[in-house]
Amino acid sequence: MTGHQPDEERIFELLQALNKGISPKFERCAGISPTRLRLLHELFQVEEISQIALQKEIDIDAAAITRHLKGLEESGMVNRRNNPVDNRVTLVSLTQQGRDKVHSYKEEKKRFISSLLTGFDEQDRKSLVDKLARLQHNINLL
Amino acid sequence: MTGHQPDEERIFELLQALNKGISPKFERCAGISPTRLRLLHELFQVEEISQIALQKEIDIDAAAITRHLKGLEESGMVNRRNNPVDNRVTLVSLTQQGRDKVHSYKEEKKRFISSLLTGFDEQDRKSLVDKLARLQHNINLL
DNA sequence: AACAAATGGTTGACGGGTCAATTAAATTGG
DNA sequence: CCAATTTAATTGACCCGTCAACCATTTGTT
Repeated sequence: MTGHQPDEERIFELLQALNKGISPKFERCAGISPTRLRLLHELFQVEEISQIALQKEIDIDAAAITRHLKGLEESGMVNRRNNPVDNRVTLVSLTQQGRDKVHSYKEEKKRFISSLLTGFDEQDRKSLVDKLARLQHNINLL
Repeated sequence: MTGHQPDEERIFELLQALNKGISPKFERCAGISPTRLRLLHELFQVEEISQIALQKEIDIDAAAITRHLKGLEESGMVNRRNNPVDNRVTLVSLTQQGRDKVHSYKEEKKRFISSLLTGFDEQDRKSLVDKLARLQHNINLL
């Protein structure tokens, strides 16, 4: 009634290894880090958004948001301005340049994900989504 | 012949989110970071090993190894000495204290992984291992 | 009105990873 | 045998995430 422990360990190791593999490769392929692309993607959809809302959407630390946006502003991808009706919040939006670049980034991302999933048919993907979602759910209970 | 893109994106997002969830929770539960525990676990099995061999086993940067082992040495978990037959290499081993602690760490890890996989039966685990391994394989081709 | 609490953002320090440059020791080859 | 190369380890600089402390502003209470 045992022999299941090895599989469990294996899953844990694979998840760790996968993590370590995906982010750097993605960044090399797409030319941007996954997190930054998620920021840009969100901005792409909403036109203008407060940092705090962005932070909650992306689910990342406030400090990290500040630094990413500072960087993105310096590289001309993003604009920031104070919300006139509440001077605590800063509103963020894509520049035209940022808006343009997001397109190519998204293309790269699509390509990357496709090659990540080469050999996976519809059923494989559904099954994987299901299991990953269950893992996610279990984690949140801890 | 489309509609598969959403699943692919979802898988990518889930993997990212999972990563972000697992490591901190693990550390909180087990009292040690996953990487450090992997180091200790390896040392536990081999009695004594060179840093370079350890590094290849764990698949991590040499700089990171140096710093982890420095830390573990300071906290009394690990011994290091020069290899008398080749003064370039440093040999690493668990102290008795380290050896003792590994036991409890491994228990915690087992518990953690089990709760991570609650609701997964034999078949689910096999299927998940299979798919994660295929992802891993695909990544390595990039 | 004034003081207390909550909110949004920034900064500094830290852990964990990478890469690039450096050092010391060993190995190789002319 | 000595010079060139390779190898193991270390260090510094950087990216990315966290948390904790702090500041400014707004909101709520009395």
